[in-house]
Amino acid sequence: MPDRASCLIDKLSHYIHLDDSHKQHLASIEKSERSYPASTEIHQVGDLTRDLYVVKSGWLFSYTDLPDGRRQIVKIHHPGDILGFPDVALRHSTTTLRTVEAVCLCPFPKTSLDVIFRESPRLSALILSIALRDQVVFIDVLRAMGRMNAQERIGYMLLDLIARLRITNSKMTDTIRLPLTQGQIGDYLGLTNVYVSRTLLRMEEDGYIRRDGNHVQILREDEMIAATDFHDRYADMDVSWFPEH
Amino acid sequence: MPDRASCLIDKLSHYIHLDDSHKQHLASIEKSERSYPASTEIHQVGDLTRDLYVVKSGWLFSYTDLPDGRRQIVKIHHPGDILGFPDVALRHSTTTLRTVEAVCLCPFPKTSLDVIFRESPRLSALILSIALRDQVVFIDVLRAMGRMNAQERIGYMLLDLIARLRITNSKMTDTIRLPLTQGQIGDYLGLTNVYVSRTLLRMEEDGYIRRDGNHVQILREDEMIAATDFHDRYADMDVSWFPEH
DNA sequence: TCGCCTCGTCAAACCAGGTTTAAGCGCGAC
DNA sequence: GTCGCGCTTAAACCTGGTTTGACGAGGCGA
Repeated sequence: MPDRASCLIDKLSHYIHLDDSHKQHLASIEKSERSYPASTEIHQVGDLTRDLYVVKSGWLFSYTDLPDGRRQIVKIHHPGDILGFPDVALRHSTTTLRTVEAVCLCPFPKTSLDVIFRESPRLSALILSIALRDQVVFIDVLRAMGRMNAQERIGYMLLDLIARLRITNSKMTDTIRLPLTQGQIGDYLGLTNVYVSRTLLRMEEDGYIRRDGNHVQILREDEMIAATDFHDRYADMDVSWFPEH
Repeated sequence: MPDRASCLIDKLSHYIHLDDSHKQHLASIEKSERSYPASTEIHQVGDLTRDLYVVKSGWLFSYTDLPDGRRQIVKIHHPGDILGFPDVALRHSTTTLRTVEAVCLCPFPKTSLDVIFRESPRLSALILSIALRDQVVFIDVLRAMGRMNAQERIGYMLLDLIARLRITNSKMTDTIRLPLTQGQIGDYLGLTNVYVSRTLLRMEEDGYIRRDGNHVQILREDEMIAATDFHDRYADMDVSWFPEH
């Protein structure tokens, strides 16, 4: 069975070796892929969520609004990410999912987790580990929001993005394409569009970054890592305790 | 086998029915309980974590510091909570764990998750669900930190605490014991001790709360729920998709 | 092709929520 | 008794938010 048949296999085989029976299970639960245009909401807060998705291409984000319109972007999703996990436990979605640009998703039904849990302890452990690692990342973001100033937050965000993009794209260097508006960056970091603009200008003046349209180049990465006490949570996952099969 | 033999059984049987084989597994992995005095660090950032804990009594919290000393309290732990999950995926602890008051913990080794995953898909699914529900709670906190002002954050924190205490203690009314200093509340909510003091006074003047030593009574709960768009994530967990055994 | 509209970015003036620092007070521990 | 800790209060300060408006680029219809 060829690996490229399935987004899920692609994603999960990054972490552990999958034998043929694993691959058969995973391939069988995946529906056919779906495409969505830019700036589209795929599901809303409160929707009944039946499917999880693996991102095949494009950027998306999840957000929640307060009743008065204040918005918090909760997570930015890239190719390879699995979407919808936080809602598995809760029946109704707690966030709205929105595309940044045209995207392609591979859906699979939430109920098929049941199959995975029955058939493969090893895959189950991997799924738990991915969820727990995401939780650690949320804790890092929380610290940034609670205790960092605007420049540190933006630095942290850039470092996090580049670390994540390096997982799947090993030829990533120090330049990333950032297809978010400054308003969206602000909604992610708890700032306003105006202040994001001002801070980015300031960082460019001070030689931390260089910008060219959508693209941001990180010039003093080591310094930014030190200033934000950044830790790459994506590089090392502890798979040593996983069951055999 | 009596339920009270194990903290873990107590905790997990809140969510699903456990048959005798489940209980035997769980009871077998639990070590003997340990006590710690108030204001003690149980483990530090970077420690190798071999054990998870169930809290039997007392309050604790997990925190991380920035290099310059700014502190972020990440999570407040109560009796019934399982500690250490976020570190399962990562080998080294990402937070420091500190007692607020004298506590009693029931440790069990991280490696015994392996056994659970091999033996019981149903328990595995429950553990995943608990982890994912925690993730949703982190997202709620994130939104509070990113987009709420001081009074809303404190209101949110009180509502969250009371909702969590109501899980295990159904006779909870509208008054909670809050054994945290105002500095710790600030470290949790991204504020300073001074501003926490001022805001609590203000909330008392305005009739939102009443205070008496450690105890806080919530007077206008419905209003606070509306103002913070609070959702109780603890009351309803979706266990419908769990495997049979 | 022109002109119009929208959206994103940037600027400037003004404002406010939260911080910093410091001092006084009450209370429990030693 | 006094030492230390936590809470309160006050004053100066500042980071970051709000508002408004200008400018430029891209998309689109006439």
